[in-house]
Amino acid sequence: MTKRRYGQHCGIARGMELVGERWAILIVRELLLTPRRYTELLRRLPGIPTNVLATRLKELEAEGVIERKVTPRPGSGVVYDLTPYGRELEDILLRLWRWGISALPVSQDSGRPSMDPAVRALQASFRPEMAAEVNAKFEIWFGTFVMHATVDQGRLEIGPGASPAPDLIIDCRSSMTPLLKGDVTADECVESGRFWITGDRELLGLFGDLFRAPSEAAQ
Amino acid sequence: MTKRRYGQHCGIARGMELVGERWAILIVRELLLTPRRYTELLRRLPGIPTNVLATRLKELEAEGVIERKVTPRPGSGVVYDLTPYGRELEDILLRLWRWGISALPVSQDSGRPSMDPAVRALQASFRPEMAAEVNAKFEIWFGTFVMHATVDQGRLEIGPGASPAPDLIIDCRSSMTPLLKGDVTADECVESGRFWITGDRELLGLFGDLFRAPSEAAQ
DNA sequence: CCGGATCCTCGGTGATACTG
DNA sequence: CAGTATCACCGAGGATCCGG
Repeated sequence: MTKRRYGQHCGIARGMELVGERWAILIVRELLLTPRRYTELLRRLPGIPTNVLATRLKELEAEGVIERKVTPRPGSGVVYDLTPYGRELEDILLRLWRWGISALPVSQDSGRPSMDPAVRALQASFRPEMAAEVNAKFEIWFGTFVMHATVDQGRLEIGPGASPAPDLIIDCRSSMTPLLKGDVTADECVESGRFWITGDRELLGLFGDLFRAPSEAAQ
Repeated sequence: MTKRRYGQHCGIARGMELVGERWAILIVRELLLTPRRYTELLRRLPGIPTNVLATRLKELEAEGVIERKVTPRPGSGVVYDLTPYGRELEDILLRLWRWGISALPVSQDSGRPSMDPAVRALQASFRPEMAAEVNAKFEIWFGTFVMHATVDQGRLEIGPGASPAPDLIIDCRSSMTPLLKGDVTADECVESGRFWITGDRELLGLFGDLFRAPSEAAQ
């Protein structure tokens, strides 16, 4: 099994040897939030052939990026998780997310977003430099999904599930992507019916400032 | 020419569609420092087939990552350069460099480093958080190559060529990689003969602090 | 059901030769 | 110098099968 190499003594080339093969980064992406089982990965990566998934998992494990764990729990399952080294990719992936979203076609917003892309989207769009001294609790609804985003002294805590005492609830009747891309303002989202909000409306502008992928890319 | 897609409405997947194909990121890497001609890229990317280079260049151009420019200068050349959008990848590539270098085998240091990897290496290893209030001019020699790194009020200016009035000159008799990886200290590099230095030796420790890829990766 | 392995086809990659 | 043309090969894609 001679892996494809670039033969350059360079960190970038080496990095791409580790996670540059097709589907590899998306597998890492899937493991960013939580460990996953083989069939979960298959389901969450529509289009990946089973043999490619199996091959990538073995390669990533051999390279020390992910770990295969056999859970002793009832039902004896196998889960894949990131190693500490693999988890260091998180920051890179968030930046890649920001970069790539600029080149995303304006979707027809039809595909209702599942939870994880939404969590990642907000996480990647968070701008810490806008959050100094900020304290606010947001709750975001996507149809039947609920997630929370709490900013506490400039730190972001984000994940699925409701917020205990949200200052502002944003009910996304449509995708949040245009807001994150900077194509529209948060106020416009409310005015156009894209968002329905409950709570402290004053925080709406803050939300738009806190979560925004860089727009200089649009040029 | 149907490009390979992932079919996910996700910035990471989209980003990998743009620059995830084989050799694409290394082409971007080559353009990070300066525009390059076709044959320069061929020479600087040993092993890339000419048709693959041609294909990637066309794809990257179509995607808005790079630009093909016909220079009106004598000799009528074609050069490829990053677009502003493509240049936004710089930060991501530097982080990937940091991440990938941890998985680099301890090379036999034989291949004399060309200039650009060295510039990139230092650039990627720079830790701004260590540079507050720092003013220092370094000059680094690699055999016949010379580069400079000037830290001015925490800002780094780095590139090929000598420094006008260096505070410290580091003559690398061997690779700088072990230092950047944190395997050795700057002092040890001098003691072992890996570096020869001229100038203010007091700045040596500072240099080691300023330029160091994160070591928690090693574990 | 889970966690893959196997088989087959197709197209991208790698290597080389060639051209305006 | 800046690519095209040609071709062998192997990895991706897609489906199916299999042991626990």
